[in-house]
Amino acid sequence: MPRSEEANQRIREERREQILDASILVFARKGLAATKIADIAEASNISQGLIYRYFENKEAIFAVLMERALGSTVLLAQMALQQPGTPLAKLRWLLQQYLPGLWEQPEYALMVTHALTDEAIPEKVREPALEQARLIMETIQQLVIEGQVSGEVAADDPRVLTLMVLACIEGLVRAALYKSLLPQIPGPPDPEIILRMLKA
Amino acid sequence: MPRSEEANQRIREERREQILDASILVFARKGLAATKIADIAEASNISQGLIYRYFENKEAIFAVLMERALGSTVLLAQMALQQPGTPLAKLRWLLQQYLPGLWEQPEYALMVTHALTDEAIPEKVREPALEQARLIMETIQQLVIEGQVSGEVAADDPRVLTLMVLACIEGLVRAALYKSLLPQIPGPPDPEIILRMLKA
Amino acid sequence: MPRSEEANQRIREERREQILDASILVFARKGLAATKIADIAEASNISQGLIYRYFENKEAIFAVLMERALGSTVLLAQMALQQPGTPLAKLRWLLQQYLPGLWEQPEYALMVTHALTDEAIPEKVREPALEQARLIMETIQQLVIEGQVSGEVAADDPRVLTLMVLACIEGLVRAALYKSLLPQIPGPPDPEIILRMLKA
Amino acid sequence: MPRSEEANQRIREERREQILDASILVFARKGLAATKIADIAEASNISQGLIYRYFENKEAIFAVLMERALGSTVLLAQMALQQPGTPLAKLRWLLQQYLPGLWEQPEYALMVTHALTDEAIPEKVREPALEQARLIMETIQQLVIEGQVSGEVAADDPRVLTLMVLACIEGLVRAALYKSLLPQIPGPPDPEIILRMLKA
DNA sequence: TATGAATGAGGGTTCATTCAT
DNA sequence: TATGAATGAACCCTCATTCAT
Repeated sequence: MPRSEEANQRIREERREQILDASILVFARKGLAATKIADIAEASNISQGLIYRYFENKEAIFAVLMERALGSTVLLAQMALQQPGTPLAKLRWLLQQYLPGLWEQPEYALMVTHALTDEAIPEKVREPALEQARLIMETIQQLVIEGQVSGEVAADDPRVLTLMVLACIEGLVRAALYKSLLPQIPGPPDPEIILRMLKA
Repeated sequence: MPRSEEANQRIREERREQILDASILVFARKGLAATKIADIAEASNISQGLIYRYFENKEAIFAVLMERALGSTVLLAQMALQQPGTPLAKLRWLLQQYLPGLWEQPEYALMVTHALTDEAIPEKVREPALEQARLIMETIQQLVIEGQVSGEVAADDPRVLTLMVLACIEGLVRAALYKSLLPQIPGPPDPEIILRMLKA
Repeated sequence: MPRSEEANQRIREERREQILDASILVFARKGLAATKIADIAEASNISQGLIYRYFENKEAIFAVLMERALGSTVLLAQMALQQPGTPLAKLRWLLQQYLPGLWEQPEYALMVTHALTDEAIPEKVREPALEQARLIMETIQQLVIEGQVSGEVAADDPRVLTLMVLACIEGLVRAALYKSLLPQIPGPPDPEIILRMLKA
Repeated sequence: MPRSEEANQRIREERREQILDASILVFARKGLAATKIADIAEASNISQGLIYRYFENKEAIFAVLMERALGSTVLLAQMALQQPGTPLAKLRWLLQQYLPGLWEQPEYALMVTHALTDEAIPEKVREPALEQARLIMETIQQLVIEGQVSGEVAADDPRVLTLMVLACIEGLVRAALYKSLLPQIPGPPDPEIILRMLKA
């Protein structure tokens, strides 16, 4: 007697997540090119062949993960602009939302940073990541400039300040990743420390 | 008529550099795994076969570049400790030495950051990079702690402050790499901005 | 409540035919190697797994179809020899029996011709097809020779004449198959036209 | 010291032919799908990998062979129309040109007939073959009709007569292929025998 | 009986590396 | 020294076949 349709549906859902969950770990640690389908299969306790019933190919898995990684971030940037308070307060809010997630699960963010610099990643997957980076940058730069107008933010070149904030975030992603390698690094950093760079 | 011994020697030296110079660009943009020997051959205007007269294999090229990348940095960290002035002044000196190079030729630094997280990179090449990262971290942390003792540096968890400085540097590497992608990013940032994070 | 034994039997019979009917179409159009079990499953509106309850494997389906294809032809050849009239009349009778079936359902014959030349087809399935081809050839050749003795048939090399008749038949199989591709091809050809080749 | 450019050129030329010559035999006997690259590699005494320096993939080899197969035939059909004499004489000329080649090297023609019926063959390769078949058919049909007008050719449905001639040719291709399997089949048949089908 | 999820062997293709010149 | 043809191991992916339900 065949399995019920819902049962199949559920199995399919499960397997898909199983593959994605395993993939993100492997991709984050090895990158797209060095990750073998065999690695993913092993990490997800699934045969190699089965992976192809759920995803067209390796890139497709990567692309889905990338989409997930990007989705929330863009939203967050938009919400930041609509927070109450001074520009710096908005920026603080953004970092408060963003950093803990980064710290706890840096894998997604790492994939994005990879995609930004790795030319071996297919254009189709890379382009949205670049687009998102640009958007975040513009959001932060806007807040920096507003902060300078209101006198909250130091009078350095706003592009440089923006760059430093971004650099800090990106750097954190990697730091988070080897938090297991390095000894006793505590929780995610207080956004305030980053904001000090901006203070007048 | 055979070439003179010195001429040969000089040619060998030239070729070797030619390969290394080309490789660093490709590795930085594609990563170790995605870089094909054919890519390197093309970028260095040399036949594939010849590369193997100068390097044992792809990893060996990567390893040499890694060594170069690490060499100067460790030295720099040691020198920083011997600079005159306050801990913060020493740190400033370190950043002043380090950032311009990063900005102008971020490729080497990028390789190092790659090596720190990319498990696909052979242990043999990776380990020294991790070692160096630890060393630099210790140097910075030492200066941070000394700065806190002298009251120059804010009283946050020194490990966090150290992490932030490192994160900033690492992030900059990537920013430097896509400075061509993003519009009109000016020169390397003033170290002072980074140091503000630390200021009491 | 279990189904009655006969009902089961009937279902099994039906399914088996369902599979065979679908397979012949697919095999004829794609050949053995390029035909996927998935193709057959889809064409017969049956799940892939179920096919294996009725046939051991893909080759087994092919073999059964081949058997069917061969069965009637051999019989027909034997009957031809026992027809009344001159050798040419016997040959005419054979073609009259054979051509309409070929024209209407060329798929079986096509499988046979495939099997004759396609070395990728398992020896076990191929051998009977070759055997049958030989038999038919002998039958025709016998009639040709008899016809030459009686003066009915032209005095060319009897092997060549035999070959031509066979070639004609084989070629017709293919023509029949793409009768849908080419415009307004009428019904099966009059055997008389073929026989003209033989006429003295 | 590197090989001279011409030497390389020659080697490349040779290898390419080596692969094509071997492929035609394998393809003709196994068909596209059942032919493994390993088969071709073995038949051409070349490593599997090398094949991909000369052809993009398996289909590409097949396509080149198909092109060769088609090229001469179309030309021949055009020339037939310009021959002197009656329609039947023109047809005789065509067969005289065509049959010996078919008989001696039936592999190319076999590929074409495969392509006509095998849906597993890529549209891109198949379409030209169908086109050519149509062209040849039109040529023959034209001559048949002209022959009927002049009274040379029997008054049967010209489409049927055309079909029979084509069938004969196609069937011969296959017969030629197993001329090694069947005993003592002599040389290519006299075109006159085929033409008898048409005679009034 | 029937389904379709799951497996794994095998085939196509790539690419690091070697070799003949 | 230098080239690029040649090899073969390894990887991606397909698909015949099995298995749990």
